[in-house]
Order: sequence, then structure tokens, then C-alpha cells
Amino acid sequence: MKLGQATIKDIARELNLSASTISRALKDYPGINDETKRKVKEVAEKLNYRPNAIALSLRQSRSFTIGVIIPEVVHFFFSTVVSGIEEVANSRGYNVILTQSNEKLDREISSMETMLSNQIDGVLVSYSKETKTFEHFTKLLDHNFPIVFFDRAPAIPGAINVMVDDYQGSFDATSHLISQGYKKIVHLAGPKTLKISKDREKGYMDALEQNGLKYNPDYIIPCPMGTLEESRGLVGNLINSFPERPDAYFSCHDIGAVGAMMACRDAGLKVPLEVGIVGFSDWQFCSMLEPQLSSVSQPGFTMGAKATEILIDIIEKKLDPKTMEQTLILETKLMVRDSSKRF
Amino acid sequence: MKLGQATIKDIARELNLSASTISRALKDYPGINDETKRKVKEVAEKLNYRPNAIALSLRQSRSFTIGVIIPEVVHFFFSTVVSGIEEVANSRGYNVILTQSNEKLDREISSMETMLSNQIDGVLVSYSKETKTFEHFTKLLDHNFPIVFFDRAPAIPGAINVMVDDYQGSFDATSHLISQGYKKIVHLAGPKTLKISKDREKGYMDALEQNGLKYNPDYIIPCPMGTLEESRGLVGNLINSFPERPDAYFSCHDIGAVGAMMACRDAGLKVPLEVGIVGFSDWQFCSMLEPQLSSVSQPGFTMGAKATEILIDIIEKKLDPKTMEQTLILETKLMVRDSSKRF
DNA sequence: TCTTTTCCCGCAATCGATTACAAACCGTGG
DNA sequence: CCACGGTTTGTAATCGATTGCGGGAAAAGA
Repeated sequence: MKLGQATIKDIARELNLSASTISRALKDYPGINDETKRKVKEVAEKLNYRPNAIALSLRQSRSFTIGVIIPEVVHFFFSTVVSGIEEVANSRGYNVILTQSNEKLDREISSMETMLSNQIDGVLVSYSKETKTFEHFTKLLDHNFPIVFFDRAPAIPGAINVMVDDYQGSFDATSHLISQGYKKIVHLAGPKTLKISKDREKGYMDALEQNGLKYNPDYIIPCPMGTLEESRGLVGNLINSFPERPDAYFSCHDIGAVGAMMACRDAGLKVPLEVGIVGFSDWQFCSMLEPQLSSVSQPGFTMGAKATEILIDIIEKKLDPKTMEQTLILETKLMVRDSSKRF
Repeated sequence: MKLGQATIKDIARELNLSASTISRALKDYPGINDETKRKVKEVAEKLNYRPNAIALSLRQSRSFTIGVIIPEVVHFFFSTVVSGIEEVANSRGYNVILTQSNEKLDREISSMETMLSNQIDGVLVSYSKETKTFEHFTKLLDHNFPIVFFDRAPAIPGAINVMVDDYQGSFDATSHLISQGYKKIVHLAGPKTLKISKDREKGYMDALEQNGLKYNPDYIIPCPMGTLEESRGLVGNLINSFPERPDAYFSCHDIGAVGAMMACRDAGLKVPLEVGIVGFSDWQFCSMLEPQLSSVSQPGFTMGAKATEILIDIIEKKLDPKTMEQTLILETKLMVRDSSKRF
């Protein structure tokens, strides 16, 4: 390559030995003279020899590289997960190839393809909002290619998933609002294509029912885009047009909650006195807002770390996807702050 | 590999041809019978053939992969940059290997090593706070290995840097505060090891002087850790202990600005009436705060994109690091919001 | 001194794809 | 009927490292 990187042959030439001897000497194989080993290592040091990982990959059909496919990096939660992934992968001697799908199915597919042709040993996936069919994953799973899904997990039989307990987190958040005396609780919902959205919606509904509140379908507002402007606008309209004005908002993500908070402020409503608000994800900024935003905290770093542990265990055959627990569910934690505390 | 991935030999066997013919047919070389080409492509399709990128890398000493070394992913600015990098790399047919140094020099070095042994074609670096010597980079640069530094750029002669105009951004922010009538402006400074910290400090000082305000060294408060608690504590102490209470804070990053804002709120000071505050980076949450935080916006995505363009151009010899412009400076933009608007 | 054992080391194939060079085959013109 | 040009395909080396097998030499034993 560009740098006159020394190869095993360079060492061989220097010492008038064969390449195989060098290889064995460097790996302390038996049957090589100690003196030879010493000299080989000395020269290797001198030439700043570094084994060519590509050559190894080719021979062993192993690259010690795992792929990561996420919707986007610029997303506090995902960047946290990536951090956990990188940490574990690194400590176990694996590289991380990162691609973002930008929520596009075709990019997700092409990412898989290039990664495969790069002989990655396994892949961690959080699929895009556009993804509704999963052949591009099942095809591989059928061939025993290691895949671990995180956060957004598809309903594929036999797939390994690492996710947070969205249902419970949502249930807790809603119950908390009820316990604070809020009764007309609106849910700002995410795209139905994602299991996490459905789980969160279900947690909300069940919490209402189990607390004796009747569930009103009109109180579920879809926020497919997930932008601040979207929820701010939707909530703004709600406040003025609804016969019974809602007194609380539980959003399936923090951005939506902030939008709701702003809409309330625009309308002159006091948070938390008149309106309670809870978000989901517990992004950094939650505790910087005024009032501080209550939110369901997701263990992103842990999720990335766990998913990577499992993936590498599968790669290294320490775990068998056929017999192991298929889904790992991490606990969420409700962070109660001012935006939902009436008492 | 694990998946019975078809190779060129499989196609050859199927058609009773040699591997070389297959290779040529697939690449539409002249001198191959059209009928043969057709059949080869057909079988390739049938077997779901995908060229082994590893084999190509080995042969061509090129991997079509670039490395990225950043302090940490969980950092809005860096994740934005990574997004830009990934975008451009992807569109030009390159993979991205990501590692974070966690602000540790030794991890930075070991990352470089493993990346090199993986035959990456070039690397994008934003070095760690611990990094004070740069041999691990200069050694490579001397061998013409493509490196582009972004954001945090070392003072290495001949190195290519992409950064924002920290000096100007800082100058603008400080001037803006002065124009709003603030006179005793404190600067929450970053670690001196980073050029960006020094530039921002200088911009602050020059803005003061050029506006006829005398510069008081006591008004520069080092915030080496960069946490919210740190700046909140420091500013809290300042407010009570300083003979002349500062009336504005310009922080070298947003987190510090939020800390200052909170400390002021704790002390019952009104922002922006009694105290003006400006941050740096313009993180997402700036416009979610109350009052909204003024901040210097850095074009993270553009930085990542530009740096990657340049790196790949160098890799592909479309640019020569020896003769090209060594430093690309991107403009910042002051986002004036409520936290610093008195009039 | 000759045989046997032990110790070191080299040869060559392999991973998958590419490519310079060689060769086989065709038809055609002399 | 043979030689020659053009077309099409095959052979083998290459990238860097690994590894089964075999071989040569020295040491030990007869």
C-alpha cells in the first residue's frame, strides 16, 4: 500500500528465511528455533511490521468487523447506542462500520449488501420507518448470518432483539400523570410501522383502563414526522378546537413533548398546573428546560453494549441463536420532573 | 464464509469456464463472446453473486473504506459531522469505520493502528483533548497517507484542516453582547490544548478591545470539563463573590451557557434583562429553552461533508495535499435569540 | 560408520478476484 | 493444403498470511 508497510516477506528476505517460518515465529509456534524467533521479532519490530488484516480476513473469511445500520446518527438516543456499540466492539477486538439509512428502505438494503461484500462478521440493525418487509434480513438469518436488532425490532420469528420495555415505560408515564390528577390525557403517537410506537400506545391505553379512565380514540394524535413544529401545531389546534380541553400530554418522544409544551405556553396555559407533560427518551435537554421535562429514560448505551455482546457471542459461537432467549428487554425509568408534578 | 456466498469459481464451475473468463465477462471486457457474457451474468444473478470486497482490497491495496476518529459520538456537534461524513462517503462508494477516542490519546493511537492494518484508504480525525504530540499522525503524513483533520486541527505543517471560523464566531458573539449594552462580559473558556478554545478566547478578547472595553483576565473562567454542573457551580460562585458582578456570559459551548443560565436563575437574576448569555455550537435544544439561548451555529454537517470530499479527492489523486489550500474555514452564524436580546 | 530420531525449516496450496501472456480455434486467402 | 489473422478462452502469477506435509541436516544411538 501507499505506506511502505512491511510484509512478512520483507522480514523473510531480510533474514533469508521463508515466509512460513516468519509467520510461525511471530506466533510462537513450536518447532521454531528460539534464536530464530528472537531475530524475527527483532526485525519485525525494526520494520514496524503490522499484519495485514485484509489478508487475514480473506483467508479466514472473518473480518473482525461488525456493521451497524441505524436510521440516523444525529439523534441523541442513537448516538448513545452507537457509543455503547463502539465501546464493546472495540474492547473485544472488533471494528465498527457505520451506515445510516436516513429512514430509507433502499439505503438500508444497499447498506446490507456492501457490508456483506465486505465480509462483516455480523450486523446490528435498527430498521427504518419505511421498512415494512423484511426479506433482506430473513434471507440472511436463514443462512445463519448473525443479526441482532435493537430498539426497533421486527416481528421475525427467530430474530434476536434488544429493546427497552416500551410498554412498561409508557404505562408508567401514563399512570404517573393519572396519579397527579390529570384526567384527559392525550397521547402523541409515533408511526404505526414501528413496534415501539404500538407498544407505547398500548401502554398508554392499558394504563388508562386499569386506572378506571375511559379511553378516547380521539385523544391519540399521530405524529408521523416527529418534528417539533408538527406537534406544536397539532397541539395548538387541539387546545382551541377540542370540546373538552386535554389536561395532559404524553408524547412518544421528547421532541413532541417540547412541541406540546411550547403550544401550551403559546396558549397561555401553565405547565404543570393546568397541563401535565411527559416525554419519552430522556434526552439531555430535558433537565435544561423550564419547567424541566419529565421523561421516560431509555438506557441507550446499555442497549448498544448488550446488543453488541450478544452479537459477538453469536459470532464466536458462544451463543446459539436457535436456543437462546430471543428478546432482551431493558428496563426504562421514569424521570419525574417539574412538567408533570402537581403535588 | 458462513453464507454459502457464491464466488467467481462457482459460476465458472457451473458453466465449465475458467475464473478469468467470468471475471472479464462480468466487467464487460472486450474479447469475450456476447453469448458467454449473457450466460455468465445470468448465472451470476441466479447464484446471487456478489464480489468479495476483501479479495479486491487485498489485490488492489485499496479498501474503499475511510476511518473516522472522533472524541465521542454522543455529542450533538460530532454526530452532525459524522452524518455529513457518512453521507458523502456513501455517495462516493466508500465505507466508514468509526471509532471514538473518548478523549484518550492511547485509544486514538490504537485506533489508528487497527485502521491501518485494515488498509483504510484515508482517515478523518478530530483529536482528543489529551493529545499534545502528533507523531502518530506526522509519521503517516510523511508517507503521504491521506489524513484530513476537522474541527480540532493540530498545528502540523502540511496537514489539511477543515474547521469553522471559531475566532470570528466568538468575535461576533461578543460584539453582539456589547451592542446589547452588556459591559462586564465573562468568558467561560475551554481547554487550552485545543486550538478552537484558544481561537474562541482570542475572538472574545479582540471584540472587547475593538469595542473599547478593557479586557480583564479574571473574566476568563476555565471550564476544562465542559459539564453543566461545572459551569453552573463556577458561575454561581462568581455571582456572589465578584466585586463587580458580571452582566453577561459568553460560553465556548452551549452546555456551559446553560449552566450559566441556571446559575443566574438560581440567583434570581433575569435573563436577558440583567444578564445576557450566548453559547457556542447551537445545539438543538437552544431554541427549546426559556428564554431561548443565543448561540454561534457551526455547520457540522457541512464540515463532515467537506472534509470527506477533500479526503476522497486526495485518495483518488484529484487533489494534491502538497499544493492545495491547507485549511478550509467554514463560516459560523450567530443565532440571536432571547437570552441576549435586550432591545 | 551407518541408521534412526529429532529438530527446523521450506514448499506449495489456499482464500477470491484480477490480468498479462499464452494458446486454441475458427475461417480465409494464397 | 498450409499459414496467418482474428476471436475467444485458459494458465498462472499476484496480493499477504497461514498451514499440512515433507525434507534436509544434525544429533543420538547402534
